Amino acid sequence: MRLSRYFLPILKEDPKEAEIVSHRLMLRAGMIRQEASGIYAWLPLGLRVLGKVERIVREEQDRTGAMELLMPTIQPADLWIESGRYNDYGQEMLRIRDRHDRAMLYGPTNEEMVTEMFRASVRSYRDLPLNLYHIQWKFRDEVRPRFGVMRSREFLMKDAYSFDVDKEGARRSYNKMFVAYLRTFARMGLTAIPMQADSGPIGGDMSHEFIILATTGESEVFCDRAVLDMPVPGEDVDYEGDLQPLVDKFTSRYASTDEKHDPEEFAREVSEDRRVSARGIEVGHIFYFGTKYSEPMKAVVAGPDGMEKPVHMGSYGIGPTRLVAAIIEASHDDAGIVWPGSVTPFDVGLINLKAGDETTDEACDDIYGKLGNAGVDTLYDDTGDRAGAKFATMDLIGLPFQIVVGPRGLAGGTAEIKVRATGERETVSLESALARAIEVAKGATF
RNA sequence: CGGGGCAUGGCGCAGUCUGGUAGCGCACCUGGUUUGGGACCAGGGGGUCGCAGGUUCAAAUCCUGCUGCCCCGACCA
Repeated sequence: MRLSRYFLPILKEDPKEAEIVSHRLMLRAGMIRQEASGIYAWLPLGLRVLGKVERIVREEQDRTGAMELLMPTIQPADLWIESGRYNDYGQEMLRIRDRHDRAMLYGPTNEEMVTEMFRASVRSYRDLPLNLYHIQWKFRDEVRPRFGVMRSREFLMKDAYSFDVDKEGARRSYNKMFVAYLRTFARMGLTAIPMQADSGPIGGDMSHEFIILATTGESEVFCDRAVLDMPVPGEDVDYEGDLQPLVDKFTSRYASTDEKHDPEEFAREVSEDRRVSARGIEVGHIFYFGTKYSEPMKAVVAGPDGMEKPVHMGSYGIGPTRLVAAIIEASHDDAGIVWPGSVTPFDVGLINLKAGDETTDEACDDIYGKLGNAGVDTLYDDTGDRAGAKFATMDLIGLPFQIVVGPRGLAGGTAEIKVRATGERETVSLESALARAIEVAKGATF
């Protein structure tokens, strides 16, 4: 993409409404634009990142055997009346009426709808286990939206729903999601800590929030330093095998949000040098809720004995829009965003230091073309801006690898390459600049 | 929903106390000089001052009502 043709409304100054760093940087880098309180438009640069986050989430869900579908944003109220949540959900649910005065709502979540779909088609335990998910926009009319897309009213959510014949089956489904979540966040360069969360009326140990540590986090969290260093399973993980030991390993160490925090247990179980108390951002939440919906909504399957029983369900959420902000919170510096390779909007930034100069243009166009042929997503700064502005822009939008081409280097057949994360710069031949860029771009896919 | 604050061109702000017909920086357009870390000169375009009433010869400025947005709290992917 040529920067001269790209829609990239960069802001030089900090917008006054943005308090936290991710919100500030997303606005400044031209990723999002606020349209109303808690409602954002995703601009081309932001959408690229969101798309990559979504792709990683999707790949890791698919790996577990979960199946993607797409449910609508607008739902009939009937389903919610049936489950009993139409009244319970309160002001957070955006209620609307269609032209026939039928009660509808903009979905804040999809338990009811997916349960309805399930009961309409599944009759036998033989069809289980089943896990259906979608990645869809949700609307929750938050009391106080804040922090940009971190706590917005309209947000993208991956929500998966598992159906099993009994609690043991549900645990296996739960464990799959647990492991998939570890991998999903790790691929985005995040260290997410599964923390025991409030599991509501069902009780038990099957509810975890996945938290990443950040000073701007909304909740206070406590954990054993050891969980931060636990290796995340590789892509060879066997989802059909027994995942319990792996899950146990992660959950054996103390890790809790402030709601469930027990200071005495924390002090007893974790030696002082390993105690971490920090702030965290919730990027995912998984839980088992048994027959809470299947019972009132009569989602039942026949068991081997021919008797019908309500299915055991779980639901598993990840907020891709929030994740984009969380990644920035975890990875930025004074100059701007530092994208992990796996979610960067462009793999490579190519800077033409003297756009309009025949020789320089020719050399840059050549590199740009070759990068394109190699499948490397490149943002080519072919504008007439001054060098300082170009560098500032490239650093702000955080592209991991940059190639800087100017007449001075070209005279000796060289260009400068820069690694955004470390700030390392090196003067190399044009050929090796190209080779390095391709290498870096290929390596980005975990 | 309680408490605090803001609303003036795309962005950041001054002007409001003390009414006199709107200004600065950045951005944008034209021409020129520049070009290796956010250039300079000259010229130019763009704002019914959030909305609605009121006071006044005259309102961005004073009065009343409303709306939007931000921050702090209780709730949440």
